[in-house]
Amino acid sequence: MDMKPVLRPPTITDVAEAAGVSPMTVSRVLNGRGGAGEETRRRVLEAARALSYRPNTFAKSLKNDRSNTVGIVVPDIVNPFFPEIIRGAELVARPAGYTLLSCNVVEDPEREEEVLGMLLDKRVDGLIICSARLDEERLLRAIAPHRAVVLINRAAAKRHAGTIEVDYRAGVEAVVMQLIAQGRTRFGFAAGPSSSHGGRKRREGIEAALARHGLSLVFDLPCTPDLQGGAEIAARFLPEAARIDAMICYNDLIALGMMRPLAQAGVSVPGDIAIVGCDDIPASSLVSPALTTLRIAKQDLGEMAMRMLLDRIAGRNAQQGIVIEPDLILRATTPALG
Amino acid sequence: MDMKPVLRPPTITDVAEAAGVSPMTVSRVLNGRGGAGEETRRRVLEAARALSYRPNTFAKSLKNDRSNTVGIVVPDIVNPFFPEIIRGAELVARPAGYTLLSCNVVEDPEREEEVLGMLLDKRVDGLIICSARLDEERLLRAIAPHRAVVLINRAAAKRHAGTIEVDYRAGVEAVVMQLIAQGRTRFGFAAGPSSSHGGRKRREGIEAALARHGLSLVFDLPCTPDLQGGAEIAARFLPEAARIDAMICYNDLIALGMMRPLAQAGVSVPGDIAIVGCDDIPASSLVSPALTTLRIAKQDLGEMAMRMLLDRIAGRNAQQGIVIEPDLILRATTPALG
DNA sequence: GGAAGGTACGTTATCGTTATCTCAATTAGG
DNA sequence: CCTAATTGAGATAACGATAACGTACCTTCC
Repeated sequence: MDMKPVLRPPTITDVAEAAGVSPMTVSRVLNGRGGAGEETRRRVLEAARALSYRPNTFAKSLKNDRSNTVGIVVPDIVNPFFPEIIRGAELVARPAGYTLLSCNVVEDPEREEEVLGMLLDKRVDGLIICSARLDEERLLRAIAPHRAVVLINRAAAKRHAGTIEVDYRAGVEAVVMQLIAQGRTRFGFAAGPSSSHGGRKRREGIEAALARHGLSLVFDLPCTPDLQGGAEIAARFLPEAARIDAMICYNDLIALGMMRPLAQAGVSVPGDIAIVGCDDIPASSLVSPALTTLRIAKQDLGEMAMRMLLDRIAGRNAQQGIVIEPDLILRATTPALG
Repeated sequence: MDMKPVLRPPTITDVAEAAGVSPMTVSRVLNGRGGAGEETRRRVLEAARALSYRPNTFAKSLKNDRSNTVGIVVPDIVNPFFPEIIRGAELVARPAGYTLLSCNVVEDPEREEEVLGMLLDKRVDGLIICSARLDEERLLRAIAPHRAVVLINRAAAKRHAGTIEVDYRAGVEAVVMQLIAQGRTRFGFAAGPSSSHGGRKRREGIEAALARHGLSLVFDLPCTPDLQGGAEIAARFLPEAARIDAMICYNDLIALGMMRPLAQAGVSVPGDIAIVGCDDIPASSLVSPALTTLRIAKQDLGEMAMRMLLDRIAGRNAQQGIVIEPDLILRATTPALG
């Protein structure tokens, strides 16, 4: 039988006793504060090692009111767009000594509010919110008590948070111009969740670009930002599919989700309808026809956001707002007509 | 100017003063312990609300040695297999009052060890480890100090943890039998990371099934479990591609990653080589030809694991080990030979 | 009427760590 | 050799919440 009854983990006092010094001395040694003799230092280190001592983070955090934890809130962790952002953020956070607490709110504003409260309880030192779904007022109230906040794709409230925004407006304008140059004139928009700020930006860009050519949107349909949502949109506009020759989608998942239903209904992509997505998730280059999309440097985005957050935690509010440009990746769903 | 200098958050003492009672009474009221007069109760609740009081979790956790946090460790959050498991786990954890701390270790054993230590520091009440990459001894040492552990796809150490295992062995045996029935005889195996326990199970199943027909593996190549890994494998065996007529892959990402290189080299799938993946990630049904795969109920898996963990935290070690069966999903990459 | 029990609260001590102060021992300078 | 500076290390007191214990005061019933 193994003699390890999983007792109480050792405390700083246990280490102190083992080393024959006071707890305070152990604290000094372990935190490299100096003021400890060489011999004492060695004894303390040895005792700590022997007992596998690990400082109690609760006690530490209680004392100095810092958790060394930061949060990141995403609408849906299953959407491939977000894990890459999380990874980027984590890549920066960990070397800086921070633990990343990632929370997904399954596209639900109530849940988002709840999660922000939970992060407050956990006393995170700061947090990143991706694509907040809360309305302006509730968002402001929810972030107010937090010590440092960075918003991704939610430029509002610059006074209370750092912001990083993808310039969707410019991105979709490029998309529309490209499609028009290819002879497309009748546009649909699969708009994603109506609570999305990024969705509104995309609509603005599309409408502005279309207006310059005297055109306007034929369809403007909201949907959930996933494969399912794309399939539902397809089902809804299929009866009138002939009215459009181009479909711009809120994200790649929606675009991919509509491709099979269209094919099954005999609508050819890109023959009858060109399709453009957004995000450039890995699947988009694997399907046939491969999906034209706006690429966003997701991991970079996460890294930038985390760097900005750490700056803010440290009290350096240098960069208040950053805008990043998406890249138009032309693939098979948008060939020149011919 | 808004008058909110983000002071120190209110403590239980502040609430007590505001309500004209002692901190202990506030504690009793807020925790529904009873032993408080109706009028007093109302005053306390009102004061707490007015101050937006939120109990300090550090103090609470320090006192009762519980964090109400559980961890989940995955090899790579960008691999679509894992976010669904995380979502399942979270779905069960949150209603039970637990916060889920998800950590990804980017396929690195060192990092895995480090993360398990970090979770120990955070005093998680328990944790789920998905597809541990650590060897037996280090894994045991790393989980020993934890209060409750559930291992996914790592049956070892049943004495020290609950386990949930996908029966890959049976799954791939079904795959091999199906392929042999379709006339395939020369098999390759894209084996994934050599540190993966699930990978070894898959190999065992394949070899057992092949042996029953007097066959054996032509290729057995390790690779990273992502699209990149699949592309690399393809590059490696392409010169000798004619030696096989079926390729079984550790996961769908690897399978998808090799499809384009094969097509570009003029190797037809499934004409020349049938391909089978594992996991059934969403992309697998979207590509052409659609990928035959072993479907795993990922979200269910996460939910089961979390239920098992919560049981163990509560001291109920009912289910010690669960085995779940994958489903063979036949698609276009494995048609009957004609 | 007084012992027994109940209710509503307050006091004290504690969880593990560390900032601050204190004191003792050592060393340096004159 | 004695004072002043320097260094090593302990004692104390928080941080915020709460378990355990105390203490009033009020019922209730023989």
